[in-house]
Amino acid sequence: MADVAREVGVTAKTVSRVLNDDGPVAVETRERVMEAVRKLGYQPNLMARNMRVGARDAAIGLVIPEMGNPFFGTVAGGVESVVRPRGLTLIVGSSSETAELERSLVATFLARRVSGLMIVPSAAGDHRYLRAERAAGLPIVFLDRPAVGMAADHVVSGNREGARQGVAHLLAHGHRRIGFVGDLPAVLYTRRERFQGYRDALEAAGLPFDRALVESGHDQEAASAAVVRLLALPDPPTALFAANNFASMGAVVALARARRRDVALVGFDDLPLAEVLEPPLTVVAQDPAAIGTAAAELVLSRLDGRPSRAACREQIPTRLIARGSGELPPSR
Amino acid sequence: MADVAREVGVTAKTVSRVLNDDGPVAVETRERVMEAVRKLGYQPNLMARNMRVGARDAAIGLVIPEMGNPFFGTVAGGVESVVRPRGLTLIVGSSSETAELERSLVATFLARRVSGLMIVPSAAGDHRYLRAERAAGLPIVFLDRPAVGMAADHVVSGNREGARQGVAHLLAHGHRRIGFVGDLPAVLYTRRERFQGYRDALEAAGLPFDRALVESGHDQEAASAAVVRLLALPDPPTALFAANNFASMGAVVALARARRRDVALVGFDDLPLAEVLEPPLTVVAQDPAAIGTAAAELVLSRLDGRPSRAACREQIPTRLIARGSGELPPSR
DNA sequence: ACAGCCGATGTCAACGTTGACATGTGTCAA
DNA sequence: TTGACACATGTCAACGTTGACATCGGCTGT
Repeated sequence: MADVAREVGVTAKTVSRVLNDDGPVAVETRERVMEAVRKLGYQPNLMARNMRVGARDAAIGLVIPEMGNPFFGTVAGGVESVVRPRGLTLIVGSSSETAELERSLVATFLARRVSGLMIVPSAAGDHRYLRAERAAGLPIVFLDRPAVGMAADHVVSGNREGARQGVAHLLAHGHRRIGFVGDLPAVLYTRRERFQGYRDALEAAGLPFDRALVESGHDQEAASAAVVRLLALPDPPTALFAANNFASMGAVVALARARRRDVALVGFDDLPLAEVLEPPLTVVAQDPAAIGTAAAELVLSRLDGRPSRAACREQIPTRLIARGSGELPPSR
Repeated sequence: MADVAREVGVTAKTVSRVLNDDGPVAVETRERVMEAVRKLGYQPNLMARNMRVGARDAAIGLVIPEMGNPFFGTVAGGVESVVRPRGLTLIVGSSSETAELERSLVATFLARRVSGLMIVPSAAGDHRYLRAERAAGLPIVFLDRPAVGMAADHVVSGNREGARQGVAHLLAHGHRRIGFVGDLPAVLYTRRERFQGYRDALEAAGLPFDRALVESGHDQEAASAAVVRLLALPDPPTALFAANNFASMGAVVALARARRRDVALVGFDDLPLAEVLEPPLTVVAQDPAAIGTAAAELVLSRLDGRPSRAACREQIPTRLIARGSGELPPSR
């Protein structure tokens, strides 16, 4: 900047004024500055600017479990689409679903003095350590799952209601024994909610809950094995509800391997090839981009000074997409 | 920092020394400083540090076309896994495959004084504007596609050889008329390379090239339509080579809709549910994570002062995964 | 006993930018 | 003619850190 100023024969401050459209500058001076900027290829140093101006970085920190997962990738895309037009940069890190990495990422972001924090919390974490930051006015929003140990803004899917609808869909097609295949029970929020939705649907239909019909597995293989166990029961289910996309894929694989075209299936979360499967997969689709945009807008509204101390929760509705696999009649 | 110093009764500089393990500090002082840091919840300001120390931000800027696309998401994950252990933060933006957004993202990153730039270039771009930065020593690496108008480091898949292998696989199973379904021809690098591989394979087998067997479409629907056109030819292909994952999905859908179980298919790029399809999809798999890690290591090596002016190119090999769809015999 | 050195800390300035305030020049109304 | 005011620009300090160099007391070796 000093170089540009020298070139034109003015002070750095004048250059600054030109570049920020701040204060009155003579038209001629402005033009000469602009030309010098071009000539010297000068680019203002955002770091220095951020430091001087706000002590806050014009950036939003986002923690997701995994970048390769299209669900979270799409969430991130939603966030970016809202945040960029506001001149904010997106800083991303993946936690591999571990509380430790998540915390270290958050520490890095805080050290950078980001303007907002968006976190897809990992299951095992405890977020009390963020209370001070939140109290200090830093916008913090949790995505896909709520924070643990702290009341904070969060945006989640309508997991319970979505699952209820999916299971109700199977019930409507005559099924009475419906298996549930989910992630490991432990503490995972989404699994808990969806399981509740499953029970809601059964209860609304006046059906008993049978613990034997509930199986779990953390990845596709484990989910496959879980499905095999369910089908081997003395009184096996005629339909399955898969509570996440790994479970869906596992179920699809297991059914295909066993050549069981007679078992109905509804999966939670849409899959790219769902419509090409045999039979096409009926799903309860989430809207990951909407989760991202809603959360980002929440951050921006906090940034714009919505003061409300109260934590707010936003639910993004799911959508049932009937394609065939959920419409099979019970086989017995 | 000043607060911490006051609390302990030392100078800011001493606090700085403790925090950076820099210079000798009495054990007792160190402990008192640490305690004050904890007590006051002090966190060093990375922006200020970066500015003072290097005038470079300890961050890497990454431009990808789309975050929701698992291919690029996985690439980003690979980058992060290499870059984070080195204490570098990842800043990401998506270009939606437009040169304009790409350029504006790059401008933002440059303004932040990132330590390195990684770009998946969009098709229409021209990267000459980056020559000055590169000459000034900023590590710049292009991913998945080379830069346009500038010699620069890049890491790409073995597109041509991979496509050749995929098509050779079909030839080995007796096919003589093999359709090619790719993205729009225009300028897209990967499409061009894969098309060359297709022709390489034909030529090696002594087969004539038939322009009528080449069709294009930019998304899944268009690719489906392209396949329909191919199958409606007077002398239709008995096998198809789909040059990217949209084309693969489109082909799968088209074949399923037409109930054509007799057409062999090899796709470029693996798909999550490939093995569940009927028949399971044979693919030429890329290794997106490896592209990301290789590119990141290239950036780091440049950062560590590998001076070489020469641009270097790295190819990540592909892998043929035979699953069934590519092993169907010709139907006539 | 004294030079020399090491360990512990302090002082000052600088990184690149902008906010607060000051200065100087010309214009216009009274 | 003069005071007021708008405009164009300059000066200085500060944001939070750390590099370069200075200071000071005590320990070592001869």
